[in-house]
Amino acid sequence: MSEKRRALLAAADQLFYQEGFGATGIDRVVAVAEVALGTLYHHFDGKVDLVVAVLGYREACYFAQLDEAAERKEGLERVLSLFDGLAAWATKRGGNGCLFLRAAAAHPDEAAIRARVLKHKKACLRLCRRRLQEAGLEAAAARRLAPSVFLLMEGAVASAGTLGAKTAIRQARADALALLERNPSRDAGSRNRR
Amino acid sequence: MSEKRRALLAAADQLFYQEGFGATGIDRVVAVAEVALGTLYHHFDGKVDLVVAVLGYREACYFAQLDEAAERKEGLERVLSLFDGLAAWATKRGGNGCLFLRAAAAHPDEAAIRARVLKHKKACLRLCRRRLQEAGLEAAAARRLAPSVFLLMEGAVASAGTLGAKTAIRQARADALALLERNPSRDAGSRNRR
DNA sequence: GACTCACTAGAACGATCGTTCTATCACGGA
DNA sequence: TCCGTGATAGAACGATCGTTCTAGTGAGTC
Repeated sequence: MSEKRRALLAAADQLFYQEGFGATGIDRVVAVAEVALGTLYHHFDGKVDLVVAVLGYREACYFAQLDEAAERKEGLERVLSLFDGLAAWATKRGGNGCLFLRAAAAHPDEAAIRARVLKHKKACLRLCRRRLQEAGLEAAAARRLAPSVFLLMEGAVASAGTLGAKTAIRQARADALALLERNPSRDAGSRNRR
Repeated sequence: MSEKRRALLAAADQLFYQEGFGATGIDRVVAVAEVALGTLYHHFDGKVDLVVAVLGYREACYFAQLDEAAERKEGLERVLSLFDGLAAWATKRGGNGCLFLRAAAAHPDEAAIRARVLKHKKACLRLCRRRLQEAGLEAAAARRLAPSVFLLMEGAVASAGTLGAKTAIRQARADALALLERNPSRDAGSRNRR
């Protein structure tokens, strides 16, 4: 990818998240990226195209963080690492809600943006299911429990502004553990491996 | 309250929620409310003042819905009624995320809006704690469990767009019940009353 | 009858914003 | 050498938006 393109994505990601989609104009993006206005329109069709591209850029960074947190984890810890990765993410790029939900809320009639947001959320849900399977749960149990884990992650992000990011994520992690321990087919993989 | 003022609040509430804060202009609000532009500036200082007033208006409607759902409920059902009220709310005025969080995200540098949003969320957290106490839990236990219930409600609203509003709220309610049943001092009030 | 108050219609303002356009420059490959 | 490409600065455009202002209507009150 072009160096300028990456600078534009990083600047737009930061500005959109910290100042909102409506409040950050194209000129501020190019100013922070230290790039000419024409260069932006060379790489992107317009603002909504830039927004969609930023969402893809952010999704890649986010999932990389979650993958890193899952390394060398086994059993239920592999599921709970989702919250550890989320905590690491929140300290660096988070703490102000979910950029995807905010993008969809700021552009309610842009089908491209709404579709991209839904795609991301479905990917998050699939990741929860995959982690549950990697923890040793059967496919059926993983499919049943994934929405609970996903909902707790969404709740942690949404309530970070009220409870504090660290507290909210710690709470969500503890609740996830409690729900998983209550599950009859719990922790089977981890116990077999030890 | 003036009839025109209420019409403005209702129109702004609907437009802000369905089309976003940035996308709905003052002129669209007065058009939907069927009110003159000058009347809006007679009742409100400007757009941000209107936003703050809309948040207050919506909070009153929301809490009324939650109170109605709690009528004639006892024990843990009194806590779980929060999710029943949320479900009723979602079918009428919800399904598109939390208007308060969206307002804070759309106006990151407006202190009045951010303060109003935080005040609302604290009130939601207090309501969770009150319901837990009304269910018979001790003050300490209620204070400990309130963040979990609050986080599940926030998660249900945030994930409504992905899981579907009804499914998300049903899931959150079931998870809340599981967490409450796990609590050692659980359901004491309800059992004593029966 | 004079006065106040809520309300109306509409024009007008400054400002911002997304987008387009022009002109120019550096550079690598045909 | 020529040409396409990515990049630059900056002006200019139409459009939208929040806000203010003017002039006027009608109902209720002292």
